[in-house]
Order: sequence, then C-alpha cells, then structure tokens
Amino acid sequence: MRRMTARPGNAHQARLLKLLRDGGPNSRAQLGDQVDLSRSKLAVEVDRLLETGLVVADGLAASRGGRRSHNIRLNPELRFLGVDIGATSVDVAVTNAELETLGHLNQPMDVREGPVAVFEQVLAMAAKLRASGLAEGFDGAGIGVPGPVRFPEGIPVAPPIMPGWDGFPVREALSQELGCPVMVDNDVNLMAMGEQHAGVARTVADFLCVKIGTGIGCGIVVGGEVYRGTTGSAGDIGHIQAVPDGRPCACGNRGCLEAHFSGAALARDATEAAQQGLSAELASRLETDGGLTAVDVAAAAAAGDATALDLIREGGNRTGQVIAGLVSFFNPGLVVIGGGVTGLGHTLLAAIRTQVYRQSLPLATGNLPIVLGELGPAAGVIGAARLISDHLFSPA
Amino acid sequence: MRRMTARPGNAHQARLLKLLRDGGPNSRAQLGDQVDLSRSKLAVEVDRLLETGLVVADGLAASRGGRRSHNIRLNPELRFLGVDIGATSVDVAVTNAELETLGHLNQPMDVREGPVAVFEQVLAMAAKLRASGLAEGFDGAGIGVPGPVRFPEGIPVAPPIMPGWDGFPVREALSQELGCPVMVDNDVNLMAMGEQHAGVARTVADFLCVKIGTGIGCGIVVGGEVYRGTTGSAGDIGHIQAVPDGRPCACGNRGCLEAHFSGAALARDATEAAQQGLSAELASRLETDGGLTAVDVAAAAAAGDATALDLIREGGNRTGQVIAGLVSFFNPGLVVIGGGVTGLGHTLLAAIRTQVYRQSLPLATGNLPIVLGELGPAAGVIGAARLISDHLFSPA
DNA sequence: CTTCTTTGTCCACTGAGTGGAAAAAGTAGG
DNA sequence: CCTACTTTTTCCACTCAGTGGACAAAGAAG
Repeated sequence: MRRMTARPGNAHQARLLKLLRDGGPNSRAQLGDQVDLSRSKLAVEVDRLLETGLVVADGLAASRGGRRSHNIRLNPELRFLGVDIGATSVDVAVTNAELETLGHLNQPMDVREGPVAVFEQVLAMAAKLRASGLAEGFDGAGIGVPGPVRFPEGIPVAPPIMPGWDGFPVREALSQELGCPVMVDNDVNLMAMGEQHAGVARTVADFLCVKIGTGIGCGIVVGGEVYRGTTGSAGDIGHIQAVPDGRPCACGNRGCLEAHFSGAALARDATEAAQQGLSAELASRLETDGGLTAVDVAAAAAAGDATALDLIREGGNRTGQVIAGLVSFFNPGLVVIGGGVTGLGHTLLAAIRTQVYRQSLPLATGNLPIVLGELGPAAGVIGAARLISDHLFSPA
Repeated sequence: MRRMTARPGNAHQARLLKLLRDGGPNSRAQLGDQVDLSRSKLAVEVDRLLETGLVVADGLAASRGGRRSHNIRLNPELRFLGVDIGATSVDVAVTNAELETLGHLNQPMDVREGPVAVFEQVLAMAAKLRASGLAEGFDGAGIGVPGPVRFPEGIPVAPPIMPGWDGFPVREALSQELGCPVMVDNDVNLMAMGEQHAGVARTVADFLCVKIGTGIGCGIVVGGEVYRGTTGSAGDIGHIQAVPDGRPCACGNRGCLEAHFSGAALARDATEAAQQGLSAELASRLETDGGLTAVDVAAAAAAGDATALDLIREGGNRTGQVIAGLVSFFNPGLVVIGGGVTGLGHTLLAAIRTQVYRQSLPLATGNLPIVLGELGPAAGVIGAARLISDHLFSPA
C-alpha cells in the first residue's frame, strides 16, 4: 500500500484531525459542536480531508431521532511506529492513527553499543511487527532516546550515558531507513506526552513527569506543551546536588541525585548490602540471579525485607527532597512518577510524598497530586506516536 | 482630559500597537515591513487605530529620496502608572505609552501595615506625580506585590510576608480608586518583564530572573511569557532547602534558602558578627546607624572588610547552589540577578557563577550568561507598566 | 400518514485581505 | 526649469474564507 503523504492544509483541518484522533469517530454534526465553525464551512473542510485520504467516511451511525449521520474517522490503515530507547532495553510499538497500540515488543539492549547497532535491532523489531500483519508500512515514527536532543534537527547532543550517539543524525537516518517522517525527542519528554495523552495527566496543563530508570529525568509540560529548554537539556535533574559532599558521580561532581538513587544506584547499594550480610533475602537473590537489579530489591521489599525497604525509603527521601524544590519553583498541577523503578510502588511514593508535602509551601502542595504513571512501559511508545502524530497533523 | 478607553479591535491592531510601543514612531511603510500585511490592509488598520485615538499621526518625517512619510506614533498623552510594592519600600512611576519613565518616586513603607494603609500612600504618591504635571490621569496601572497572586482576579493568596493582604481584592479596589484598568502580579514577575522589555533579557525567550531583596524569588519566562504556575506561586524559591538541618525559617522548616541568605538574613548575620567583635568595620557602622542592613554590608565589603566579604560569599554560594539546580532543571538561556542586594555586586555574582558553572552540566551552562539586572529599582515599575500595556494592547 | 427531529447540502452574501495601478510628494541631475 | 527616478500613500477591482438561512434527505413517534 502506498503510504499517506498528505498533511492538513490549514489550522481547521489540523484541529479536526486531532479531534478525531483524541475523540474517536464522530459525525459531521458532532465535530461541528466542538469547533465553532458553521456547518457549511465544516463540511467543506471535512470533504477536503476525505479527498486527501487522511480520514474516511464509513457507514452510517444509528439514528438519534432524525436523519442518520455518517461516521467520519481517521483512515484506519494509517500506522505510526513508536520507539522508546532506554539505557538497557528498547520498546517498539505500532499504533493506528488514534494512537491505539496494536502491537508492542520489548527487548534488552545496550545503548552504549551505539546508534548503528541499536537501530539495526529497532528496524528488525519493526519488521517483525510488520510481518505479523499489523502494518504494511509506517506513515510516521517517533523515537525517544535517553539523553538531550536538539529537537528541531532530531540529533542527540552530549548525552552522558550514550556517548557514541553525540551528533548522530537520528532523525535523518531513520527517516531514510523507514521511508517516513520521523521525530526524535528525549525519552522522558515522551513519557510525559504519553501520560498526557492517555494516562493520568489528561486534564492538566502544567505538570512534571519524573522518570526513574537507569538514570533520573523529568519531563516538563507548560500549558500543555513539552518544554525543552534552550539547548534541549531541560528536565535533566539527575545531577542536581541531593547530598552535600555525597557520593562521587560519573559526571565528576559529588552528591548528585542520580549517584544516590536510580536503578543503577539501587542495584549497587543492594549488592553492597547483600555482600555485607545485612540482608539474607538480598543475599540469596544475589546468589540465584548472579547480580541484583531494582527488580530484586522490589521483590525483597514486597517480601518484607527491612534492608530493601530502607534502601527504597532513603532513595525516595532523596528524590522527594529534590522534587520538593522543583515543586516550589515550578508550582505544577500534578507530579507523575514513572520509569523502571515504578515497581517499588507505594513505599517509594510514600517517601517522596512525605518529603514534598513537608518541605514545599502549602500554596504549592495544597492541591497537588503526586501519583504513579498509569501507562507503565507503554507511556514512552504512546508518547512517541503522539509526537509524530502531532507533527503530521499540523499544517505543512 | 478624558482618558482613553478604546482597545484594539483585532490581532492586527494589537500587533501594530506593540510594534509602536517597542519600536517607537514609525511610518506606515516601516510598519508594513514588519507585519506581513498588504499596504492596503495595513492602511485600513492604521486608520482605524487613528480613529480610536490610541495612535496619532503627527507631522512628516524627513524624506529618504521620495515622498515624505507620516509619523505614526502612540498617543503621547497616554499615561501608565507602575507600582512596585516591596517589603520595606514602594516605587511608583509614570510612563508614557512607549513605557518611557517620565517620573519615579520611592518611599520607605512597611507592607505589614496592610493594604489600606499602603494604598493610601501609593495613591498619594500617584497624586504627587500627577500634580507635578506628568499626567492628567492614568489610562492603566500595573501593580507588583511581594507574594503570590491569583493572577486573573488580581488577588494575593496566602502571602507569607504580608499576611494582612490575603484575599484583598487589589485589582478591583485600585481600579475603583484610580478609575482605570489595573493588573496585579508578583513583584518578581514584574522585574522579569521589566528586564525583558528594556533590560538585559531583551532577546531571550526562556530565562530566569532571581530577585534577592528582603526575601528571595524567581521570575520564570517561558517562550517570552511569564509562567505563573498552577496556583500563582511559581518561582517561590526562598523556601527551597539550601542547608540540610540548617537555620530555622519563619515558614516552620529548617535550612530554607531565605533563612540563610536574603536582605533580612544578611542584616541579621552582620549584626551578630559585629556584636561578636568579628569585624571592627561592621561594629562601627552598627554604632553609627543603630541597626545594620544589606547596604551597610555592601559598604563594608567595598571597604575591604573580610567578614562582610565572607558573608556575601557564603550567601552567594548558597544561592548559587540552588540556582544550579534550577539551571539543570529549566535550562534557561539567561539568568538575571536583581533586587535590593544587587549592591553587593561582583562579589555576590562571582560566588553564584562559581557554584552554577561547577555544579550544572556543561550542556546547560555552556552558553549561559549569569548577569546583574540592568535596570535596578526601575525594573519593577517598568515591568508593571508593561503588564498593563500588554493587557490594554490586546483585543478586548 | 402526518409531524417533528436531526443531519447534511446548497447558495447567495459579507467582509477580510491582496496586488496592481495611479496619485502624491519628494530627490538628483542636466 | 525640466526630466527621470524613488518612495509613500491611496484607490479599486478581485479573490476567497466563512456565514447563515433555506431546503432536501432520512429517520422516529404517534
């Protein structure tokens, strides 16, 4: 099948496409209720969209007491590819134009192997999804990478945990390989967009999305739009000082949040504790698994292990202190906690909440929910699909 | 004179008004170069603005080799009132529509005396400026208050240092008294707007403006617009924890930035040092002045007093540490330092810079200027005038 | 079968905005 | 003084987005 190449011709059409994406199929009349255009004008724009093939009219809806309406919907054959590259694994998913996930793959991977090797794997996963009949091709792809990105060009800049990617033209390269438009962003920003589109942040204009995985980052949404900062490094909170003269960090400083709490730090601390004989539970897991990860700590905590619980609580306290500062500064309407460490669940959340509610001013915390992300590992790929769909559903 | 009540009738007119405000008088042709409208359409909109009286055509400009152009300018009789209420003093200024300061008064005052007493003083100052022939009346007024504001209504909410103001309808009350439209905002936001309009931040879209006065606050500008947060308390960084288990703060916590460095904290620390005999310089000033303020510390530092310099440096370090965190998080294109403590000058700035450049990641600090505000005490009142002019120069 | 409701289409009209021509008012040079 | 060239402003016919009302289509309810 020939892929769609059309783009909305004006702001009205863009608006309609987004309404159909976020609200599902609608009749012309229902669309008219939402856009403040005369029925005549609306009909014209819908007709133009039908001509481009971006939307289709299929069948008649049930009557509600009058003439039956036509169902207008986004072309059901459109396919977006969402890719979320983490530090140690990749997620690849296929969605339709309404951003519903049709298929999702997850594989372990090491970003440090560099862009060429990683993209080989990503393309293979995409091919697998295509082969399973979910897509004949892709109309667009969104890619998340674990580091700062020069957004307009889609190029990672000075990413600490993936040095080989510095300056690699991700957008251009993948656009060539996939034969479709590509947008690239920081993985944390995509998680924020995912939770905004289909998760806990659906109704909030200004919020923070803290992702605790191998590292720690924070997506910032201002007025419904992701804020990326002057050089694309906004939200890089992993190297904020959490402990004066604390642990040495890979960045050269001491006491960085990431050095004290993150997937990597937690694994290291748990291993240390096990080796020092502080926890039989952790020690036995160390023996079975060979090495400890955040998952082991979560399991130990769930089993009631005091050492594991302490580690989580202390990490949560550190993180909560930093978030408390950000809450005072940014005064968000919501704080979402997500990432691989979400498995630590309520223990972590409680520690974070305690710190924030205690340290920030009442005006900022009075009506501030602090919650876990709703979408888990799907947030990134949904956000990626949303990124490219926002791009393609804007006037060319 | 009857005050102007007209507002621009559409976005084009609003655009033109702002061009005239920020760029001064222009011919129709010059305006046409900036707005991407046909000459015909432009002429129509300019004529409409002339009809409203918001702009006037006075005289012909010198020829540049062809027909002489008419000078189109904002009505020179328009007057805005800018009011900047601090913790211990008020600034009141009159500007024309181009936001040039025509007169400026500054008087000591105590916010804690409550809105009624303060506004009596403000109105007297405004009357004085009017009596001196600078204005026959005001077409609009902007007011800055030292605490969070529910912006749409212009009402302070839960302001820590001015408890008597909580819920007082500043906007409505002053609008009645002055007989003109009024907008109210946090003083820090106005300082940011001032520096953006006429100071160091003219060309930057995303920046932070840290104001160190009696307390500490931070104006946040995102994409050229002030960001106020969900409840209007964004930028309230005075109570971010700077020192774990540090000094007790009025807010009930310990170690808040404001408890360790601010105009008030500096005065207190200097007095303590003088009483303990650590500095002859400060002790002698204590005797002469009766009580020490930040100004005394600045003077002592300028005279080379080691204790004063130490106090400034330590405060700068604390502040710098907090700002370093904000820089990592927000990735601004500029950081402006202002407020009453600006007199501490380069010593303070150097300490702040050292901390930020050392602690934040290179990508965020690589091209990040950290500078003192250019406008000093005028920033607030200019920002206030800008606030109301932005409001009045937007379509009704 | 009639009446009412809802959906969708058609069409004349308005008003924003364009672009080109011409008028107005200069400068520069012979 | 006259001519050629510029720049600014005005005028006007034309395009096109968008409106709102009339009307057709298609069904529900009685």
